[in-house]
Amino acid sequence: MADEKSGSADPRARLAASPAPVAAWLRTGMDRLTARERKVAHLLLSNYPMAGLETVAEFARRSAVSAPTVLRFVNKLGFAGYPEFQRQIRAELDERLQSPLGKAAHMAQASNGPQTQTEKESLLQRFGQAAQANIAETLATMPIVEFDAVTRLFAATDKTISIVGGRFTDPIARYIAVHLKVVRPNVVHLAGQIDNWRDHLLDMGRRDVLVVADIRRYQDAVVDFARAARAQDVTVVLLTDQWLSPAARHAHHIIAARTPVPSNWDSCAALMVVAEALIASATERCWTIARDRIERLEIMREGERGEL
Amino acid sequence: MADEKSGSADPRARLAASPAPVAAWLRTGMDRLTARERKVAHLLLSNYPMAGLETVAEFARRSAVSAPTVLRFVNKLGFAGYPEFQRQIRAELDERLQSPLGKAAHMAQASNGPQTQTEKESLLQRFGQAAQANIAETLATMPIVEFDAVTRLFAATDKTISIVGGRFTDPIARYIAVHLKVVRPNVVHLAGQIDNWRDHLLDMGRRDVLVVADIRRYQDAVVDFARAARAQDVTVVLLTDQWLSPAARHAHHIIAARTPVPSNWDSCAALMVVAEALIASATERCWTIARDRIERLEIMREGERGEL
DNA sequence: TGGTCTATGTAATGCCCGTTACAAAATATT
DNA sequence: AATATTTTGTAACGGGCATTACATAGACCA
Repeated sequence: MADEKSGSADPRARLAASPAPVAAWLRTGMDRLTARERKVAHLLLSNYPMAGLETVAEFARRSAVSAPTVLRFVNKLGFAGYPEFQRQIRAELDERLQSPLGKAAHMAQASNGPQTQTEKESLLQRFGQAAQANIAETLATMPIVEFDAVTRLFAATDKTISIVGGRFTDPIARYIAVHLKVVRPNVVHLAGQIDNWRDHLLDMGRRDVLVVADIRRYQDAVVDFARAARAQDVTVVLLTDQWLSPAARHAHHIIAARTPVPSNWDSCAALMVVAEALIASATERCWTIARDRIERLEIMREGERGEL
Repeated sequence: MADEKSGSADPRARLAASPAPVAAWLRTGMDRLTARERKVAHLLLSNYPMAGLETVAEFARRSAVSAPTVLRFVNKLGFAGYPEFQRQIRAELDERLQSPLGKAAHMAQASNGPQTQTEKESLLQRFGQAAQANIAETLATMPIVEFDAVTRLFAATDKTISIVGGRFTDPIARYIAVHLKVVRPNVVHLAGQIDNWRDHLLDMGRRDVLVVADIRRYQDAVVDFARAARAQDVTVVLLTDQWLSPAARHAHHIIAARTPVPSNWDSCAALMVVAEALIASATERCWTIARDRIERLEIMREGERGEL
């Protein structure tokens, strides 16, 4: 079951086939190198892979070797040139940095066999750890000014806020909308048919705000809508993943959250946390209005209870 | 600007003191950037720090910006030139690679920037930490048998799964539904008018499953619906908060997640993570069916693209 | 010891990269 | 609406980089 998953059928299958071919090659094929080339290899291994990111000259100097020797070295590794070698190094580094937790988890997932209870448990645990790491990183890299700016927009009760999402992100949009609707007036969640969105666009203008949630696979309809709104001078806020939706082109403010988890799906948990933080922050900011509204809602609720 | 290099304002000397000054600067000083420079900053943050290791041309292309804009960006960061900027990036990366585990902590450390804006920032940070703690506790106290049982139900393609939520939890219900609909057939999300739910209840029976999401303030309508379903021998799964919805009385399986955060609102993040883990687990369990469906969806998507 | 072959550095070359000056566009200001 | 200011892209430039041709040093075999 698990091995089928790694088949080419998986649309989200990545190039996980090559984990660290340079280091692997070095460990196995070092006997094919000459003496000086081995010096280069050793330096590269001793502080892998940083040394490979420097210039040829620097790399050569640190190896106490001439530049051409380094070039010959990378040629023997199978690269056409130094830039190509560096691209490979960067790719490996990137993969390694993407998500140390999720990555390791993803590898462990490859283990075959029937699912035992411990595996189930570890799936849950690994999933949770990946989610936590996503949240930590998302918040750590969140530009405060962006968060602050979006908070202000959320709390701008004189503007109309429209919120829209894609197939998997519509729930996030909905979640924000249902909360903001309590806190402040003029909140609209655009749901259902895309044509409905267009209709609503007619009433949006310079003073209004559009919040767009869009993660992989980005939907053309959502991106197009963001562009159309931007064309009408609407302030566009984008909630997206770390790869940034194409809608970023049309957004005034971008909130990016990390999504990778050991699953075929992406995780919206970090995005959710940011959304909640924005809601909380906005609620604080316009608390006098929010409190009044909440109180009135409370009274209405009590009234209904009584009638029943 | 180049003359600063020889003076005491040498960026290297100043920046070498703190661990991840580039990310730190970006988070605090992004308002000093122009629009296009912000695009560059976002790209850099979204895949930090790999983007900074590429050439200016590549970096610019990926940011959809011209090369000079990237140069002006790194200048504003306090670097005399792009090579110097890259040296700093490499230094940070190197330091980060020394301690493989300290990544998240390292990033978080970068948040200890200037004392300005600390209040807003701390809200975000505190919120994130609370959310992480919620997730950790939720998963730690999650009964594996419950998780496993619900996974089996999610993967039982012969049963019909109906999913419903309250005011604030409907997005969660929706999120689960939209994913499960991809993975397997016979998934129904009950939305809108409560009367519609009742109508659907007519078709539910012993072999079917109802997933109910309900957190504080628990809604009578939701609880009542759970009771009604239970009365018809429907298998009832409850997703709720740590206080347990009254619907717990009528549930066969209870998944409880922690919600408290420093806010007027409760957080659904932990619930979201559990939901995602359930989806992931169920997807694995009925992968042969799921893969087939995903492939067919893919083909249909391609087809639509082609027609356009 | 001489000859040959491989290994390595030196030095020259050409290209690409970072850089900058300037013009055009966008934005703010009056 | 017109001007001043900022922002941004275009195009040209210079330097440094990777690359290569070639010479020299060293190793191996007779």
